[in-house]
Order: sequence, then C-alpha cells, then structure tokens
Amino acid sequence: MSTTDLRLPAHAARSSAPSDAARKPRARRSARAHNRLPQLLDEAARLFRAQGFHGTSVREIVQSIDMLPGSLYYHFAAKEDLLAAVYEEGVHRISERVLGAIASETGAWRRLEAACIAHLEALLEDSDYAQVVIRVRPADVPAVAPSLVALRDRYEEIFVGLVAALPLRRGTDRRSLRLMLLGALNWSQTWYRAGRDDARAIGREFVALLRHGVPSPRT
Amino acid sequence: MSTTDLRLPAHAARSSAPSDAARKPRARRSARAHNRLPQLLDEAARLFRAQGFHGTSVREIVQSIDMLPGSLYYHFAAKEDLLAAVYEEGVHRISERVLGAIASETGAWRRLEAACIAHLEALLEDSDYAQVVIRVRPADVPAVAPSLVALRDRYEEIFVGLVAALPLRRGTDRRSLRLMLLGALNWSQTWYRAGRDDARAIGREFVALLRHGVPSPRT
DNA sequence: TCATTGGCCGAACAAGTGTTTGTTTTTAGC
DNA sequence: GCTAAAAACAAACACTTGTTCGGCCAATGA
Repeated sequence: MSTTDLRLPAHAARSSAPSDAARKPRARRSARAHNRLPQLLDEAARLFRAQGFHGTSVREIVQSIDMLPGSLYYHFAAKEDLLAAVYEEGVHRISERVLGAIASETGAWRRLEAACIAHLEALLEDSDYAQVVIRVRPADVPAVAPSLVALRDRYEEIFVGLVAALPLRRGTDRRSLRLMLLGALNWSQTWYRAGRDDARAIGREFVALLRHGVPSPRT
Repeated sequence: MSTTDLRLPAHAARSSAPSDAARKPRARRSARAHNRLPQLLDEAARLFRAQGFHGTSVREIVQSIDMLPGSLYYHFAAKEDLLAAVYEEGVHRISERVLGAIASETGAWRRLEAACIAHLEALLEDSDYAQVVIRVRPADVPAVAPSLVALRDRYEEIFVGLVAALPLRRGTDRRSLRLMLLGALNWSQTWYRAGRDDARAIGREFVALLRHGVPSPRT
C-alpha cells in the first residue's frame, strides 16, 4: 500500500537483479515480537508535531524510548525517511477517518460537513501523525518532498470530489471554495486550544458560513 | 516604537542604575554610514522565510552578505533575537499596508475587503519580512515567543475591529468569522504560486464567499 | 588633528548534528 | 538445540551548530 518511494536502509536493499521484471509485492519484513518500530514512529510523530522537523534531533527521538541513535538507521536510511514514514501514516489516518465519516452520510452538503468535522477531529484532537501532515512543510525535507506533496494531493482529492458534488450555480469557482475551506480548517491548528474550542462545532460553523454566507440583518 | 523586549548585545546594555526611573526613550544608536544591519535583516528575512528558523544557520545568513558569523553578535545577543527583529519589522510592514488600504475606504465590507487584499499582497507578493510572520511559529523560538505572540495579536486587533463594524444579525459569532477568514488567507501561502494566482482576486473572492455564501442554483 | 567608539574581523570554543561500522544479543524456524 | 536472520548496542566519525572574545581599523565629533 506504500506509495512513497521510501528509501530503506542498506540491509533491506532490493534483492538482486537490477532489472528484474515481475517484482513481488514484497511482503512486509517479518516483524518480530520485539520490534520497537511502532514506538519509534510514535515518538517521532509526537516530536515532529511539537517541534517541527529541523527542531527535533534523532537523539531526542530515540532517547525517550531508550534506544541508541545508531539503531534508528536499522529501520530508516535517513532522518528524512523517518519523517516520510510518519507523514504517510498521518495521511493514511486522516483519509480513513474522513472516508469513514462521509460513508454514512448522504447529501452533498452533509457529506462535506462530515468530512470537515472528521478532518478537524483528526487534526486537533486525535493523533500526532495527522498533525505532522499539516505542521511540516514538504520543502523542509527536500529528499522526500515530492512524495509528501503527492500524498497530500491525493488526500485533498477527496475534497475535490466532495466540492464537485455540491449543487452550485454554473460557473462557480469550486477551486477557490475548496482552498478557502481547507485553509481555514488547517490554520485552526494555530489557534485551537483543547477545552476552549471544539472541533465539531468549528467544522459545522465554517461549512455553514461558506454555504449561506454570514447572516445579514433584517432578512 | 519597539515593543518587543529584544535582548540587545552586551555592549548596548542598559546604562547604569538598575532601578532608574524616568528612562529616556533611548535614541536609536547613532547609525554610522558603514552599518550592514539592514542587509543583515534582509538576508535573515529572506532565509527564515524560505527555510524557517531552525532550517537556517547563522553562517548561512551572514555568508551571503560577506560577513563573519561572530559579527552578528554585535547586533544581536542571540539568533533568536535576530528573528524577533525580523518578525517585528514584518508585523510593522503588514500593519502599515493594511491600515493604509482601509484608510481610503468607507463601508464596513469594503474596508474588510481592502484589508484582506492588502494582507494578501504583503503576504504573497511583497516582502520576505511579512512572510516570516506567517511562516515561523512563535513556539519554535521559545526565548522570544511571548513577544511574537503579542505582536501578532496586536496586528489581528485590526481585523477584530473590522469584523466588529460589519452589520450583522445580533448574536452572530464574529470570532469564528474572523478566524475563518484569516485562516484561509494565511494558508494561501501554502498553495499560492506567482503568475498563476493573484492576491487581489483571491482576497475579493474569499470575502465575497464569506459575505454571500456560495451561489446556489436557481435563485 | 586626535581621541573615541561603532562596526567588524579572526580565530577559536564546546556542544550538538546526522550517520557509519563492527559487534552483540535476541528471536523464529527447522 | 542449532542456526540464521532480525534488532539493537557501543563507539566512534566528520561535520555543523550557536556563541565568545580580544584585537583592529575607519569613521566621527571635538
């Protein structure tokens, strides 16, 4: 399912012939019981989210799970590939959540609203992985930037579809609509504070504002 | 005019008595002919905007203006204070631009629109300074974070006023309105591409969407 | 003309960076 | 129980990071 060309460490290099056609799906490496890759990813997500990519050192990441810096390079060829893995998982989680939310809804506007709420919940109250997707700029990680952009674009395709389904007057600029909505949603990461704000309420409010406009007086 | 408690280098320390009342406005240090502080700030803004704070080293900054790393510390006590200076200048520039734009407009909605367009122009097509304000997160620069937040909050007060002036139905949540609008505007930094997109058009479009809502069919 | 000092150089410092390599321990399959 | 691979250790490497500090020189105001 992995679409990023994630550069793996040397020991996991492609088997043999450089031009072997019919490459197997390459079953995920056995995965033993004692494998701290999940914890490694969790910690990386936590720190990348809180401090960004350049603001987080590999020592910081491995320290909190009692691992040594060098051990990271058994799992990933470089720090940037660790970020790529976290990012991919983040996109995966948001996608799942959003797709799940819209599946049970009918009606273009209700589906869009459900998607926005799910997007926000994942972004504000859920996992660190999702937040990394919004927090870290692909340009900060040159080696894997194209992969990250591709992932994000593919995710936003969901919203392209949702907006396309809206019953709008002919000639309406649906791109602006989408960009405005997603921008407002994503930026909420800046001002959102748990307890004070509520993801569901924000999502509903923003969609309503976009749908009906701001309520004008004496109407 | 400086509101950030910008920690200056040692040679510019407060004169003498620790508890001297009636402190002079402290006229800006003489500023000789040969002073490359402006170029230093320009380069810092350029790089902080493109690569973020942690992604930019002090050597990178001074190198492009043929300065040595140590010389930076004649002007600033720390790298973080350089960022603070750039940030402050950025807020100053956006503020000037926005205030200038709304001064010549009457009518609450027209003023808001003018402000958004000016905000976007500064953010997308104008100076690096303004972009730093949106790009760099205060949390990335702990030592001066409070100052940065205060600056940004003070700037956003302009929009609080503009939104407060809108003729809306009683009970409308003006905070959501403002957050949605500013969020959408700020996030445009992510997808905007010079040539393809146009700041003025984006501003007009977003304000229109917020005012009237999306145009529904057969109305 | 001369003392003053703003502005910067030159050279280093200690700490931290991502990464490599050889080796050891642990686990799974036969 | 033996073996082969997985997973991680231990210890370094080469380099970059932000920062310090003494000295130097040109410009400035008297």
